Amino acid sequence: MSTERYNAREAELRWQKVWDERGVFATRNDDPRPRYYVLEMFPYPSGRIHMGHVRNYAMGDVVARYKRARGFNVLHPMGWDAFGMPAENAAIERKIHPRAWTYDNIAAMRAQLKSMGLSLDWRREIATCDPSYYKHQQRMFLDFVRAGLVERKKSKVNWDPVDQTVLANEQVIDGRGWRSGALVEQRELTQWFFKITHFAQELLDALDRLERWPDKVRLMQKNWIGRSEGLLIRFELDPSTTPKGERELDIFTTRHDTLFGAKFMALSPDHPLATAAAEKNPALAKFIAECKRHGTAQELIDKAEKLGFDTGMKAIHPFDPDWKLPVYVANFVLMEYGTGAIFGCPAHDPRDLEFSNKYGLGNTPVVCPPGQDPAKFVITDVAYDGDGRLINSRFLDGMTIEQAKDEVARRLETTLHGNRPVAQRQVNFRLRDWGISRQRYWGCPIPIIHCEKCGAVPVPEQHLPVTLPDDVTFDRPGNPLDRHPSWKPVTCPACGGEARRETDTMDTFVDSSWYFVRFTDPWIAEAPTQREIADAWMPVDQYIGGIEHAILHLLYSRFFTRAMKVAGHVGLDEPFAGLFTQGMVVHETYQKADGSWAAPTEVKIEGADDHRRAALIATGEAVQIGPIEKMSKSKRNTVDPDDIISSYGADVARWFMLSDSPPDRDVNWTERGVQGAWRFAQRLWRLIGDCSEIAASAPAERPQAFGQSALDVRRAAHKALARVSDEIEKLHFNVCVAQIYELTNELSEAVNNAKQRTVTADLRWAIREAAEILVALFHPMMPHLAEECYAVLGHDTLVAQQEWPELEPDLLVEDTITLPVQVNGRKRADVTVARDADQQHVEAAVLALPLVQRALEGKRPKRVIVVPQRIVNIVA
RNA sequence: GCCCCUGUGGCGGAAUUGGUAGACGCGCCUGACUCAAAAUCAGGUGGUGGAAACAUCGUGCUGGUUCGAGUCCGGCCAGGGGCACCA
Repeated sequence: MSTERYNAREAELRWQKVWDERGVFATRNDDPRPRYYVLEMFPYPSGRIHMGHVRNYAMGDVVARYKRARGFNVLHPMGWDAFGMPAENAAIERKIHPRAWTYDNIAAMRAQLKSMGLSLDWRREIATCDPSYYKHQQRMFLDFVRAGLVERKKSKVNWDPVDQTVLANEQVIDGRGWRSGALVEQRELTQWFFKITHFAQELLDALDRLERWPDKVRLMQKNWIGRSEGLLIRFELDPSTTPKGERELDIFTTRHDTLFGAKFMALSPDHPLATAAAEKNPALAKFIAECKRHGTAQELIDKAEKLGFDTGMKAIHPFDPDWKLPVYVANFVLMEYGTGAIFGCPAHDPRDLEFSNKYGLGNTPVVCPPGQDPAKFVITDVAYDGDGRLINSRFLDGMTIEQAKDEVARRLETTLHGNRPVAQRQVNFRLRDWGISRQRYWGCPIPIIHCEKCGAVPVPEQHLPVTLPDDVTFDRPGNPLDRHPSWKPVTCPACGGEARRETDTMDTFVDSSWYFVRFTDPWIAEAPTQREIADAWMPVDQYIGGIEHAILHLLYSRFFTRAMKVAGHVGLDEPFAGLFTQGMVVHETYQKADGSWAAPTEVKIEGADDHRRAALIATGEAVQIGPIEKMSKSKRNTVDPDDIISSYGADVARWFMLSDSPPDRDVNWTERGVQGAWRFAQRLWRLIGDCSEIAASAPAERPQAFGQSALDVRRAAHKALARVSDEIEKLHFNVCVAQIYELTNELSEAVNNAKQRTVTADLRWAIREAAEILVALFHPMMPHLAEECYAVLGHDTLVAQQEWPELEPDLLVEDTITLPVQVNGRKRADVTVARDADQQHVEAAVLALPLVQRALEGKRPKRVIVVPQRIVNIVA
C-alpha cells in the first residue's frame, strides 16, 4: 500500500463525482446553522482560467471548507462577469457573435474550475449577460431614477473620428485609437450618471467601521473620495476686460492662507467663461481645441506639459482692489473638480509653480518653513507645501497656516459684495458621479425611451427586460444598437407617439455591483432579491479578490448596496464585512535574441543559482532569463492551469499556490516549486498509508495514560492544529502550509521509529489521532488527496463533511521554558526555567550563567530587564 | 504627475506585532540504499574569520527613538498596483 503512487488524475475525478452526486456543496437557505458567506471576485469569461484565478479560488475554497468544518452553513457561489468589450472585439476580429463567444467561454471555464475541485454551489451560478439577471438590474436602475439617484448630464469621452466610436482609455495609445490609429478627440456626450456623490460623506465615514478591510484599501478609498474643507471665493473681474461684461469668477481653494502669494487665475478649458472668451478670440479657441485633443485619462493630463493661454481678462484680489491678476486658461485645471477655476500660488503648489515658471509669472513665498530665515527664503523650482508661518502676507504675517486660513475665511465671509459674502466655507469632494453610459452593444440596455414630447421616459416595469437584439453585425463602425433597423424605434409609453430606445448600455461595473446579493437567491424571478434571505446572508463575511479592484469595483459596490437599500431591496449599507486582496502570480520571462518572448513550456533550464541558463527545447538556441513579471500574454510568461492540473493534479496546483508566498503578495510560479508540492503530496500519501497500518491495531478507546513517545506525537499534532486554526482564520495560508510540513516531519519520524521496534497501544492510538488531525488540516488545501487518505484511515464518510478536530489545550502547555538571554541587546545564552518562575528567580538564574559572568567581567549590571515568557536583557 | 503598497540568505518566505533574525519549503552539499540512475531516507547549509569553541557583520540606503528595531519615526533609492470607458 505505502509504496503505491498516488494517482491524482484518477482520484480527483472520482472524488469530484462523489461530491457532486451527494450534493455535498449545495447550500440550503433554510439551514438553521449559523451562516458564513465566502466569495471570490467572479471572473470575466475570457475563455480560459489563468493562474491568478487558481490562486484566488484556492484561497476562497480553503476558507469555505474550513468554515464548513467549523459548523457553518457556508455559501460559496460562482458566476460570470459576462458583459464587456472583449466579446465585441472577438465579434469584430473573428466574426463570432458576442453571445456565442461568451457562452462558449463560460462552458470552457466552468469545466476548468470544476477540475479544481472547488466546493462551490453550482446550482447558484449566474451570468450577468443573462436577461434573467440584467432584468433586475434594469428594474433597479428605474428604482434609482425614482429615488433621485440617477442624473443625465454631459461628460467627456475619447472619440475616434475614423471608427466613429467611443474609446476606452486602454484603447487610446499615444493619443491615437488602437484600431484606426486616428488622433483621438475629446467629445461631450449626454450620459447617465449614478449620483454616488450623494453618499460621499457616508461612504467616507463608513470606512472606519470596515475593520476587516486592509488599511491600505480603506486609505486608497479615503483619498479617492477626497474630502476637503476649503473656501469658495468670488473673485471680482475687471468688466472692461471680460466678454459680455462678466463680473465674477468663483474659485474653490483649500489653500486660502496663500492668497497673498497669488500670481494668476486659471480656468479649465471647459469653463463657461473660457468658452465665452473664446468666442471673440480665435487664438484662444484654437488653444482650447488643442487641449481637447488629449485623451480623458487623468494620468495623461497630469503628466502633460502645463500649458496656458492668457485670456487678457483680469481678476481683482479680494483683499486689494488695486491688485489685478491675469486670468489664464490652463490645461491642468479640471472642470469636474471644485468650480473649474483656481487661483495660482506658485510658491506653494508644484503645478502652479511649473506653470508660473513657464510663463514668467514669478512667485512670492508666503509660508516660511520652521527654522528658515523669512528674508532669505526663496522658491526657484521646488514648491514648498509643508508647514510653517505666514510671511509677505500683510495682516496674516506670523500666523500658522490654520490660523491664516481661519482669518481669511472669517474676513471674506463677512465682506459683502453685491449683497452676498465674498466667500463661504465649503466642503468639497474629489469623488465624481459615476457615469454608467457606454456606447456599446454587449452590455445591459438602459431601460429608457426617448420621446420628443415627453423626454426620457422609463420603460414600464411589465416590459422589462429590455433585451439585446441578436441580429446585429459588427462589420461597420459605431454601436450596432444605434443602427439596428427595428430595435431602436418604439412607441412612447407615455404618449404613444414615435420614440426611440436609449441605445447606451450600462458600464459593466454595474453588473458586478450586486451579483453578490443575487447569489443569496438567484432563482427568484419577480425581484432582484428575496429580502429576508438576502438580509440573512449579507454582508459577505469574506470577500477575496485582486488589489486592482481596491477602488472602483469596491466603491461602486458600496454605493450600489446603499442605493438598493433606499429602493428596499436589502437592509444593509456595507456589502463586504471582510475583504482580502491577494497578490498576483508572476513568472520569470525568457527573451530570444531577436527580442521576442519564449513561453516557459518552450524553454529548458540548466544549472542552478547564479549559473542558470535557458535554451529553447526545439532548437537549442540560448534565451535570456529575464525579470520575474506578472503573467501576461504579451510576455508569454504564462502557465496554463490545465497543463498543471493534468500533469500534477488540482491539489498540487492549489497547494503550491497557497504555500510559500503570503497570500497578499505576489507568488512566483516555478517548476521546481510545483515539483516540490508534488513530492509532498506523494509523501503525505505514503505517510498516511504507514499510519493506517500502525493504527489498524490501535485501541478503539482512548488510553488512560500516554508514554513519552505518544505524548510527543500528540503534542506535535495539537500544536499544529492550534497554529493552523489560528492562521487559517487570518488567511495566512503560507504559515498553515509550514505548520503542516512540520507536523508531517514529526509524524514521519515517529512512524519511522515505530517501524523499528514494538509499538505500544498508546502510541498506536496517538499516531492514528495525529494522522487524522493531519488529514483534517490539509483537507481545505488538498481536498481530493484528503478524501483518499481519509478512506485509507478506514472511514466511509467524507472528510469534506467532517468536523474540525477538537483541540486539547493542555497539550500545548510546557512545564519549562527556554528564554534567550541578551547582554546589551545581543544574544549570549539561553536559560531554562520553570514556566511560572518569578522575576527574581529568572534574574538570579541568568546572572549565574558563566557566559553572562564573563560578559559582565565581574561588574554589576546596570539593569536587568526580564520580559516574562519572552526574553532577558542585561544592560552592562 | 497624484494616491497606495512592497523591499529579509542562492530563491520563496517566517518572526507570537518592539523581544533569540532566517521557522518551513525550494535549491545546493555530504552520507545511506542501488550495478547505476531516479525516487526515498538521514545529516548539513546567511556572509567573513577559525580545526573548533567562538567572534564579527547582517533585514534596500541613511539618520533617529529605545535596555532592545526586520518591526516605530524622518529623509532617500528601487519595484509594483490604481488613476474614474480593461475587468
